[in-house]
Amino acid sequence: MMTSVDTDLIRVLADPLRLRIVTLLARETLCTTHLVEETGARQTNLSNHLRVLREAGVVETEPCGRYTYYKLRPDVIAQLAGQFADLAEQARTAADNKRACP
Amino acid sequence: MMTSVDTDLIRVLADPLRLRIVTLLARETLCTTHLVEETGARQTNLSNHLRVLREAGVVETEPCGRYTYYKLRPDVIAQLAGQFADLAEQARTAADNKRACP
DNA sequence: GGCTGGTATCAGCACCGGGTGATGTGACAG
DNA sequence: CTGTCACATCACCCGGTGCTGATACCAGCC
Repeated sequence: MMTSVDTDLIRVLADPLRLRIVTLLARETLCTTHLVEETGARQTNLSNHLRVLREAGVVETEPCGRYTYYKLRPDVIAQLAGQFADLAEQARTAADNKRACP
Repeated sequence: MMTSVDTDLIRVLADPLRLRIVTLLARETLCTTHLVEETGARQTNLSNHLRVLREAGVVETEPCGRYTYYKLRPDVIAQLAGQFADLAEQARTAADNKRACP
């Protein structure tokens, strides 16, 4: 079992605004305008964060006329959840392992 | 269902060295000296990161003479895993929700 | 007691990354 | 074709944060 958590993916999600975006996109597919309304952030700011999320593979884009819809990819989040679950399970199993003092 | 992921906890885990520490502590309980050997980082640096992990409740300390053992708290990681799993599940359920263009 | 080794804290620095404004592009409406 | 709107990109500033060296603290050993 690998149990190595993807650092880059966590760093992408570690930003409050990006996590907010992800949480919103978990409920429904939205375009940038909606996200501006929901978050109150500037369009430029959101566009930058959305690019980070896109390049990390967390979201998918779907152009619709002059709008761009953003949709969360559940499998990416599920994979991350699995990595953390594995880590927790491993920690539970090895709870009593203690390396001796040098 | 809440499904709100704890941003502060993720930010704590978003650092490569801290995640490395957590991964190592998932296998066995270690003291700072061991972590210095394993990671190659300076003692000061590690001590700073360990403080962050401690204050975030991710690890517990157990003094043993002049050594300090660090132990991962599996429940914290498991809780995070659950939050992400919920988020993924929610995204799967609401996969076809799409708000109309304004 | 003094000394040594393990650990924590402090102050400083350098760098990364998030926020913003200006600007570019592309698509619809008129 | 021209204006407008949605969105992306670029250049820049600035604050947070990780890394480091110096130092303090504390426990065991001589």
